[in-house]
Amino acid sequence: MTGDLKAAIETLDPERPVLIAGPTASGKSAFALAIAAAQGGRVINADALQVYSDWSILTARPSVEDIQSVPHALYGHVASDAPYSVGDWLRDLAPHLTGPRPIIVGGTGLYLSTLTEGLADIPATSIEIRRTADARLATEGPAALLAELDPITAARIDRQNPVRIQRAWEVQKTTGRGLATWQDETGPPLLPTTEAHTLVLHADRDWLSDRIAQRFDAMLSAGVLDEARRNRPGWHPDRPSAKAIGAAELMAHLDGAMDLQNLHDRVTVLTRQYAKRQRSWFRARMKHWQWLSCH
RNA sequence: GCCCGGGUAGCUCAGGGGUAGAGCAGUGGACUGAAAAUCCUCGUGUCGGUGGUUCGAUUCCGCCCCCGGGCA
Repeated sequence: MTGDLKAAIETLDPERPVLIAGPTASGKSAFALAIAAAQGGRVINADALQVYSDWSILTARPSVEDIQSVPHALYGHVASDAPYSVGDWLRDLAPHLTGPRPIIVGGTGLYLSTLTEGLADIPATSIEIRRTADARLATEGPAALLAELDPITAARIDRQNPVRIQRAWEVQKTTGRGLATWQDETGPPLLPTTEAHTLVLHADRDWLSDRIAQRFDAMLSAGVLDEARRNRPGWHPDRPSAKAIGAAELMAHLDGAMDLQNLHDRVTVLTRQYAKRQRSWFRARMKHWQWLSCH
């Protein structure tokens, strides 16, 4: 860990919650662990894929030793085929805000932003409505669903993004009110930034690329291929946990459809692209957080 | 040594007498319940080198260099 990061730990109030954002492979987990070891607290996961039980190595979850040395929460606690969303995460997280000092760490910008900015209290949409939307999207295309949205919502969302349209449509069908209306009534956040240390790890692009490649090598040594073999029975790309970067590629490799070199290249490319999206989110939404160089 | 192909963007390649274009990679961005998801934007590079033909060559011709394959 860099001097920058070590020095930052000493400036933290041990009573205050800590939020840590940062691109994948930037060393967030180790940083969170160091804070907890030095000052106490419980490390809480803010990563959308590390919540699932099946991909531990692939999603770079903290090791068993780490979890034994310091309290951790919300890692691998969700079944691989269970739907999970930001709302679920906030509900799972809430009880931990009153326990030992939380050190919330993860790369999912949406999760951290809703924690500090709030999330509209929209009733859950059903699996049936999702299926209906999927079917209509496939047969009629996004324009058909878009046409059924209220004008305010339609103007607010990205109309070129089918997933955005589908979400708005599902909310409208389920609740009878427009998504925009719900969003306008968003309540206060669970944890405003003024009540926490908000930290963003910042990495040089090329440095991070190297780290990403090295980390995948480390995953191979740690046995991701075995992990993939264990997950192969019942594997399906539509499973929520199947979105872990590299999962589909590992399965292709086990099927003999992708050699090891290709697997490595493909997974590191996908991971770099993900890191870029994360940077975009952090730059836009976390510009007032404290930025720390992690190398 | 000879005969065929090739040498064009970081990579794979298309094109063709009026200084060039796709995919991938990369970049910047959006994103309030799928978010490791999803979506949008951005393409100048000695067209291998060098002579020649031409008003004009990356494109045609000669020579040279390099990479494949074949024959010796």
